[in-house]
Amino acid sequence: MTIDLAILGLLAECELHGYELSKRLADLLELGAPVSFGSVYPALGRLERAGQVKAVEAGRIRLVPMTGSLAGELAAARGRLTNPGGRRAKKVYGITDKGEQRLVELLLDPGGVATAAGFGLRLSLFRYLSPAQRRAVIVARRSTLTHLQAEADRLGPWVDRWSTARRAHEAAVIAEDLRWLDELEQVDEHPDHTQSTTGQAPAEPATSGVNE
Amino acid sequence: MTIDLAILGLLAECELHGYELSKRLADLLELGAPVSFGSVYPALGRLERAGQVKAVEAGRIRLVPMTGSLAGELAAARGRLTNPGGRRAKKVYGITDKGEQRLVELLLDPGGVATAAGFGLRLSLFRYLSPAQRRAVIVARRSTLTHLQAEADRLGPWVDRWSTARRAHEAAVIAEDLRWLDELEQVDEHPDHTQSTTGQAPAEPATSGVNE
DNA sequence: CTGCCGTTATATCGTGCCGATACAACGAAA
DNA sequence: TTTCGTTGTATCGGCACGATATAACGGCAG
Repeated sequence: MTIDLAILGLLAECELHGYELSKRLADLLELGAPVSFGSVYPALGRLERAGQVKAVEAGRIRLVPMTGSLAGELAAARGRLTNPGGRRAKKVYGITDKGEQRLVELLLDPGGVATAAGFGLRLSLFRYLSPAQRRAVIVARRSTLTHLQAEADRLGPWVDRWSTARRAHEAAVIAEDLRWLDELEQVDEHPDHTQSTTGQAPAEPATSGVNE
Repeated sequence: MTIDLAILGLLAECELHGYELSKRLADLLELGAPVSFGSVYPALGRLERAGQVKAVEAGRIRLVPMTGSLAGELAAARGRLTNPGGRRAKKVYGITDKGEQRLVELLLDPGGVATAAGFGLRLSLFRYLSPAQRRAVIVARRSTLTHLQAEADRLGPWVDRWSTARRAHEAAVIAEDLRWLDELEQVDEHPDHTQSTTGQAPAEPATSGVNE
């Protein structure tokens, strides 16, 4: 259901069609994980059937097919849905009231923060939550990490040097994530300095301002 | 195919049956991610058909069914495979020569280190690789992380404080992972101190760690 | 103008993962 | 002796994902 949340989050901002949606999903979801159309379109259909998104416009612009009526008729003969006398239907989706309700529901789902990607996605959509709800999400994530820490300690002695190194690194990452959560909570309480705190800047003057 | 690799890695050490296998898989794969039987048994069947694992023993111990012959016959009538006059077959699997070949193949697959979990799994199985092969895996992982870093920089300016915080943290984690890879390479070249280097021990009171 | 290519755009199919669940045997407590 | 918890094997439905087909469009080179 993580793709449902991402789609609803994007549509809550503005109306989009499937292709643009999948491009933005790749940025909103995990880095370096391209989103498959085989996930997006079925998800859109599912959400539409559930009444959480609706097709808002089927932009049929423009004139006769440029290849002449022949191609259009051929396509129609094959049972394809060419828009006769116009461009291929570009279905634009928008969110419904029920969809906005589901969005908040998914954002607050405690099981969603089990993974780093799940928490990151929710963090990117924090603007749709109240301060109290944001705090609840952070608390749930901290609970997950603490539980993970305990489980890591429970693990028996490890066979070789590399397994040991792996466990140690995992523990360090968890500890660092917990520290970061504390920072996030403070940022939310004192929204003064917008930039300097969370995560040290990876390099020189270019900082996290990306480029502009 | 990541579950194939984990199964082969466990069977390379000793022979196991499905249930014990799935318990150990949970420790070998990502923390806090229980392994579904719906993944393990189909995977075992697939690997067996491919000749990479083989059923090595079908321990049929003990006596008549405790509920009497009635239950046994009922089960047989339903097409169930109750071992008539004995305990339910406990299939013990072992790895084959072809399986060991596939194990190394999967360990060296460059696409496998795309995720942290994929690299962690391979790191835990480093003992099945030569030093040169281990270095190749580390190099592949570094390439992945560097590419990810570039992609993170490419990303446009972000809408709000939380998206910015998320990106900054992701960048910091990537940078830390790259530093860790350097450590791992040095550990492999100078296998002197087995413990002290990678990731601090969580017991020490100097909790700062990580950032230095 | 025409053919070709790259991009935008929607959709489907097969494979395989995963959570839930059923089936089954056994030990031990209640 | 009934009931529970653990060990143990297996299947089902839903769905995520990579590959692929179809289609329209813009641009550009010949």
